Amino acid sequence: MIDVIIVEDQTLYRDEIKRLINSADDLKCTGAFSNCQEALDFLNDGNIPDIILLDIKLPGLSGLEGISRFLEVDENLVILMLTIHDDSEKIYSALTRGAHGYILKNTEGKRIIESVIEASKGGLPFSPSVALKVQQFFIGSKEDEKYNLSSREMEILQLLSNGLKKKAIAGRLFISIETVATHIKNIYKKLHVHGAAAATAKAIREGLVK
Amino acid sequence: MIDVIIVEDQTLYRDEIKRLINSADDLKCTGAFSNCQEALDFLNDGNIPDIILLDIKLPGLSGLEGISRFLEVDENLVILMLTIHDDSEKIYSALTRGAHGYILKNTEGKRIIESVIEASKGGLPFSPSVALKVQQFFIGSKEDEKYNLSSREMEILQLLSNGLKKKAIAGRLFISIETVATHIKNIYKKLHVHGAAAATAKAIREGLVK
DNA sequence: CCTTAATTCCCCTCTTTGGGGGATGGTTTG
DNA sequence: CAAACCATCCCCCAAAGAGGGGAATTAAGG
Repeated sequence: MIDVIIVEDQTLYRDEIKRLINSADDLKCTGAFSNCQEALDFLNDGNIPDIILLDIKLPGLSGLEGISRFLEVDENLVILMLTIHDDSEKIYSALTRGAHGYILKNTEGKRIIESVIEASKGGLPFSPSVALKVQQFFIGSKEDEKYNLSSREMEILQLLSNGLKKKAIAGRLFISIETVATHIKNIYKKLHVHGAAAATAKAIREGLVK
Repeated sequence: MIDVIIVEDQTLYRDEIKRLINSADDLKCTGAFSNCQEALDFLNDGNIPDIILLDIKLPGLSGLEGISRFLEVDENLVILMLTIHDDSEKIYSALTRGAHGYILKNTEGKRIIESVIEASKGGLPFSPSVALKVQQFFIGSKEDEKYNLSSREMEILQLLSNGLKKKAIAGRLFISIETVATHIKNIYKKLHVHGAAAATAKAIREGLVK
């Protein structure tokens, strides 16, 4: 049984997809949300599905940004885009952020179910018109993730990753604890994390600090 | 100018050493404590000296345990043991924990000052009777740091190192947040850290988690 | 010159954490 | 069998954290 959650702002279509998912033998819809934040809260409470069906045009966080956030919660999540946008930029952004497939809303129900199963098995399902555009990307890609931290932020991230608390960092750098708090807030925003442990993990694993 | 702090429980001898340190041109005593905990608090408030003069027989945390704790605060600290104990076990323990020298209390003042300076420059000063015993250690050493975490604790440490908070961990493992809190408390004790960030850093850097 | 980015500091509030107890079963092991 | 360890859950409470706001200064760049 594959647990599926849906993030789609249009109520009618969301309910339709929910019914479709639950109508399949191997699929179960364990959550349906109208925006990414609600879905993120759901995940952060420990509810981890097998796959996320994700729209792009959403109130608040866009689906593209959502991909990054969801994968930060659990890097093993499978995210399948389900949207009407078939322009190259969005497809490119979704895939480089880690989506496991990209199907359009005009896809027939049977094929949507197949795609969900395919994606959850490690496949990479695309709608035909999307597949064409995907091929072009296989001629030159690359990225540079740096998060754009300032030098002071890097310095504080280093100390934070040594396990120092705000007070100790402030003492070490001869600045106010308020300033440290501000820097840390900005660091969390840039790294898209919520907490010193998460920032530390990301910083060390990605070599941002020694 | 080399900043020195002293951890020594005997008031008279502590004051004597303090005077001795301050009498030297290049040395300044920026703190003198009767036990390790007070010194640790001092360090954790951001006051990092260049060198720590440390006794072994102390109320509360022993000087040997203190070495580990001090180096956890700052791995670059230089710790020079100043004690009456010259038995091989204590010497061995001090050095394997990371002390940068081991001198006895019967050492004359001039030699103590020289040892402090020597240690702060990267040397490894020993009293003669200690030096003899040190040589024996150069025939076979090694250690296994495992912290002796239970499997459940390892599991929780892994999640903690992914940046999950207690609530999320509890949800993921289907146990109470209170239980998670207890495990985390025990993990911190075993790793000798105080906080999720510090535990995460230690766990990742030492390969306890993936 | 104006705008932006960086650094610094302060206020507020709510949630989370850390550390201290203690308690109950279950398992292992000497 | 007693002792030790483990995993589970509970209470309390002070401290710290996270996230929101605003604001001043300085440096850098278009």
